[in-house]
Amino acid sequence: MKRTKPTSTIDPTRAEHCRVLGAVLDRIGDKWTIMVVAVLTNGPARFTTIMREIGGITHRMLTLTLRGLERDGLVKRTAYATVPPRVDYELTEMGRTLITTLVPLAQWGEANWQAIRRAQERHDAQFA
Amino acid sequence: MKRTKPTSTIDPTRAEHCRVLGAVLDRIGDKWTIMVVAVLTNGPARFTTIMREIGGITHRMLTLTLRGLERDGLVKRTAYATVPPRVDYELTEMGRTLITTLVPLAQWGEANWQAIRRAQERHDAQFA
DNA sequence: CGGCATCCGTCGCGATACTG
DNA sequence: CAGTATCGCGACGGATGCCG
Repeated sequence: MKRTKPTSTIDPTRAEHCRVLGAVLDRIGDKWTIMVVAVLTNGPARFTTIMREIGGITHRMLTLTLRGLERDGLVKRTAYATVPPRVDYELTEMGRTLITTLVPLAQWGEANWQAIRRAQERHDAQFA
Repeated sequence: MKRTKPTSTIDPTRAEHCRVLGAVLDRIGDKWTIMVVAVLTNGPARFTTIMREIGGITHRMLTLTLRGLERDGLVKRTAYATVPPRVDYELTEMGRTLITTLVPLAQWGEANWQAIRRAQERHDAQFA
């Protein structure tokens, strides 16, 4: 077997997976998106309700986050022409499937965050 | 049943899940971490090798990313006192378990990115 | 080869104020 | 109640250079 260039050992399939995964994380890895999705998991909710439930998010960021989710087809926005205005947000089918894929990651977090904590302390202790 | 404050309908368990998930995403949601982990999935690798395989990452960012992963106990660093220096990086057991939890998310991405694309175009078209 | 320090541009996000 | 506009800061990350 001839091996002229043994530099790259990543198989293309894995590389492709990785690129898509990176794109997804880029999209949902921001500060608020998953919080909003989490709240909407409980069912449709109004703007102010979401804001209260999350706690700490600003008016502006909730607007932007919801716009992004709506644009990607993960959230459906329904505005009622009443006074005062009323707008409902709810997850689309695609939005709901997204959360299920995050469950393993959340479980991993719960299972490992203490170990990570300890690893950090051990590491930091070396350069005290 | 008395409901004095019907504001929050999130059950605490889910809220807890969400907080941890947010922390995890905060940690691995940066620009390079998962790329590095992906490369190391193929086995131990040297600094320069990782850099070549990822492509586009700067010297500095690879250093910082590896430091972070090492600190969290996700990557093990092994330095050999040779000239020139040689340093091997490899995933720890915890690091390997992490990737498996990301598989569903990657699959979701591959299954849905076209739908997301279309949703975006539809959305953008409304405000042409 | 691998690591660290410095400089600097970009941009995410918060604060605030105004509209329908 | 919901959305938009403007300003400003701070963190992130790229470029570069020096060191063991």
